[in-house]
Amino acid sequence: MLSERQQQIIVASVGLIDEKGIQGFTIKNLSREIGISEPGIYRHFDSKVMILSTILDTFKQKMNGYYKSPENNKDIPAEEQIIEFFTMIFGFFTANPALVSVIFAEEIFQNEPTLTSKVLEIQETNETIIKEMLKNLSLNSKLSNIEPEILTIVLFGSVRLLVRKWKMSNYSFNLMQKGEKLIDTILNLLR
Amino acid sequence: MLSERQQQIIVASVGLIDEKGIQGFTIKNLSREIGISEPGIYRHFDSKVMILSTILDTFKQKMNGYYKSPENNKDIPAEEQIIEFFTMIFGFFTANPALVSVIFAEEIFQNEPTLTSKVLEIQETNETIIKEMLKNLSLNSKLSNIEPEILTIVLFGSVRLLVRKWKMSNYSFNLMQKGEKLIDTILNLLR
Amino acid sequence: MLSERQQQIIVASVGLIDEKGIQGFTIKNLSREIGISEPGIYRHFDSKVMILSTILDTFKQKMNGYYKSPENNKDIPAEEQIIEFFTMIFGFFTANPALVSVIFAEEIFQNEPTLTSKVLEIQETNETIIKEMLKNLSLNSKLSNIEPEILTIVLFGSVRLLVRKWKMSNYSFNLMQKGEKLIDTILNLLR
Amino acid sequence: MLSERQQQIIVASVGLIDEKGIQGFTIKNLSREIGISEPGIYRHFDSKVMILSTILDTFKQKMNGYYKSPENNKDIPAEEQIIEFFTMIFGFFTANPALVSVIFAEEIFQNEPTLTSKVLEIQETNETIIKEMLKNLSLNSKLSNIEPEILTIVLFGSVRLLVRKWKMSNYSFNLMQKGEKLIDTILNLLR
DNA sequence: GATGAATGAGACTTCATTCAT
DNA sequence: AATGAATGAAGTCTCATTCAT
Repeated sequence: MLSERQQQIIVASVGLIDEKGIQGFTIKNLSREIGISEPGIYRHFDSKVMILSTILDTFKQKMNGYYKSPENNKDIPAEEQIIEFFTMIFGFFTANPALVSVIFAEEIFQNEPTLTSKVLEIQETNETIIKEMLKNLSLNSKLSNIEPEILTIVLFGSVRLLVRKWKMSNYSFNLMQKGEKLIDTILNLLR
Repeated sequence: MLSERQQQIIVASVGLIDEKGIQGFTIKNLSREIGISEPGIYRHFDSKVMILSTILDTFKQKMNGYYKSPENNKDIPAEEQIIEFFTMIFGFFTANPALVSVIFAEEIFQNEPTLTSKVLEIQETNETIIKEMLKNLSLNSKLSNIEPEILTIVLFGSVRLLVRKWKMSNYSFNLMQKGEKLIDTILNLLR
Repeated sequence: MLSERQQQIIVASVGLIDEKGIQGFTIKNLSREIGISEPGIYRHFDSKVMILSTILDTFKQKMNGYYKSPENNKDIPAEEQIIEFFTMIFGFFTANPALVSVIFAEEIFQNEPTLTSKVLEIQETNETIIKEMLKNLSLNSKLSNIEPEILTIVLFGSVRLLVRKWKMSNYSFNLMQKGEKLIDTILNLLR
Repeated sequence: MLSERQQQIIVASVGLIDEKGIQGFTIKNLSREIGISEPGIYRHFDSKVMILSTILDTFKQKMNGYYKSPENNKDIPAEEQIIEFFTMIFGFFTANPALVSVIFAEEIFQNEPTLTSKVLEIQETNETIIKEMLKNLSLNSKLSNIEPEILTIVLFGSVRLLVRKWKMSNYSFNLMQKGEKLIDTILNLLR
């Protein structure tokens, strides 16, 4: 469990990364943001890497909170499951816009194997979920020829790019709306 | 024109970014790589930013070298144009794998408006090219309902993700092949 | 308020400038003098410019401490006021010989508008004070023909040169004595 | 004798010091100004110090060119001699404004004993000349009580300050006129 | 829980100068 | 006479972290 201070540090860290990029995420900036001294940070986290690691954990946890476990969804048609899944994703980013920067800036984690593996794990979880759903999509003539792996890339790739554009445009459009349209379009092509 | 040393510096810089990320791209590392002193670098480039800027210019130039100007392609069907364009892209990255990191790590440039605008320019050029081609795609019933903007996101998004996966897997698969399959699949869906 | 360390840094900085000139006033020399590491300095001052700025402020403050506010002096004859003012100046430099270098080396501040304006401000304050006193000097036939501006230049110019000579001679004479004689001489000429 | 290139270097150096201060007087700036490479400078001067030294020599020489040797002036009354001497000085600076910065920025020379002594030599020469003239001033009751040394400080000090103000005001007034007025005023006081 | 003080390592960059050509 | 390339020393400053209090 995270203490209140720890949560505060996590939130401030994410905000900092979002606003100023990796290079702006320094202990000095962080302590300034929070209003405590630099050594004060180290009361609550052993190191900068631990903060990053915790951010990733928090992200994973939050994600889990946002989507119902697949087991409960067995009866729902695959297509609806997919829509629901991505609605969840778009909803999540709309609610936590600052996290976009963190999740997509994989560069941050490059030099820390601990972190790299955590990022990969999250991505793989998501991809597995989608791949499973895609398999369940009632197969028409087109789909039967297509590898689910490629389909996964199409789905995630376009979603990633859309979210990135959303952020780069300073959140100037409604991500949920445009996201729904994107998923609809792709599903439509698959029919 | 770049002198031999300048080219060497560019190549080493790109390699450094590819290998160790932005944070590893320091003048010290660079000079060590090249085998001259740190101030020696400054004989050939005014600043670190200038090195980055030159990398971007080189990238743009190389890209231009790889694809024929659109005017020559007027007679070719749009679908083939699209295939050719992305074949060029995949060919380019296959030939210059280290550049993947540079181009996708937009973060590097965050704080330098000069660089940011250069990156954006390159991206916009590419998107404009594709959007034009997509408009020319002989429209069937499906396509007529789809905004070219969304289609562009689908194309570029999945291409980006594929290339990224290729790099993260340590170039463990044939990008040209898998890329062709990806584009084929998408075009097939559009038919 | 300045902490003890800050005061120590200020004193050491002034001493460094006095001893080795601007070019000798480096963070490295300063930290060596004080006995802490270079980054240690930055705990106490944000930048080198801030150190210089603080020196100037301290100077101004000390000056203010040395001379009574003009309001209290209204009844005293102008001639005595002038003598008192310069006695204060000579006393100040005698007590703080190292500051001579700082105050006269306007060059130090050349590139920092913040500092330049502070120096100018100090000088103008002093000149205004003296100009006011000169106006109050009971006018004899000679004085009435003379512009106070020129008189100010004569007074300050000779004082500056005397102080500079005092420093360049390694403080080999008594500045207060010779200074008094100088002012006496000038006032005598004006009678 | 100075070669043409050497003269060019001297002129550019003085200009540089005048414009950007000591800190702006770098070999790089100098070579850029002249339009040759940095090592090119070293063909013509052994070191930066040698350039400075030559500037001082040139200054001395030019000064000598400007004023007739005192021997020729024996018959002229002292007062006129003094006026003539300072007219020469003001004329010299009006003709070579950039030299003001060099001559008054004694700081430049601080760390090079060779240079320090040259500056002192020039100053002493001038002061000796004036002191001699002052002695010859037909002594009235006032003057007889005044040490020529103090008088010298008054004269040179105010002249220096006037010239400095002239430079700092961006040469916004006529130095010859105001200078003449200054000297007149002082001489008048002495009568 | 928190902080003031400090630091080793390292960031980018400039400087006067040298050397081979 | 000139230059391209290079460098050791030094410049200011930032970073993550530690330690005594």
